[in-house]
Amino acid sequence: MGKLKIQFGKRLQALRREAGITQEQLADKIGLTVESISNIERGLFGPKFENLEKIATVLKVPVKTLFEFERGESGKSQS
Amino acid sequence: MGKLKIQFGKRLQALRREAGITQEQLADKIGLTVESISNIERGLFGPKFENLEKIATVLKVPVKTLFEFERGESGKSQS
DNA sequence: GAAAAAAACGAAGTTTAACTTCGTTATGCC
DNA sequence: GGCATAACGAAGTTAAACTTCGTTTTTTTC
Repeated sequence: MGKLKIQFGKRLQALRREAGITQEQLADKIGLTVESISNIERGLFGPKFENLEKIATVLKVPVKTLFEFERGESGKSQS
Repeated sequence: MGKLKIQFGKRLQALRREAGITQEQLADKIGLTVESISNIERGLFGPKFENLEKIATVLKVPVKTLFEFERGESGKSQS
């Protein structure tokens, strides 16, 4: 099984929206195409290591924040 | 600059040793060669996304644990 | 302190996942 | 409606991950 890409994609999208930027703006800042960002957010593939670092830098979060999600993706609906 | 691979490598080595297994044992369990593990631990390259997931599984830690290190990697040189 | 095991280290070649390009369709907002 | 944003597909390219083979160094252990 490979759920990590999916979870990572969702987390990236959430953090990107919190940062208030579009896929295109993120893509430009890290030197990727919009389609690649879209593919990553949709869980089609994960970023390579170098880009993982760039993403964190642009979003101004530590890399580990990009991997902060629950095992099983439950426990999400607390208000 | 690209310090992430170095930091990740050190963290991986620490966690592997905590788990009490050799590079070879880790390599076998995730389906890589010993040299690849060595290269990753030395920061020559990072694992691809799929293997990142496998590493975490074998070490029995959440992925984010592999990225838990201080920004700047200081505060390390106490004897 | 020798032998064995574990890991560092190099270089050159292979594989394949990440990434691109081009194009179409679907949503959401003004 | 019209514009921006993003989902979505497929086919091709690129480059980073990974391998292979071989040598050296460090660490462990007896």
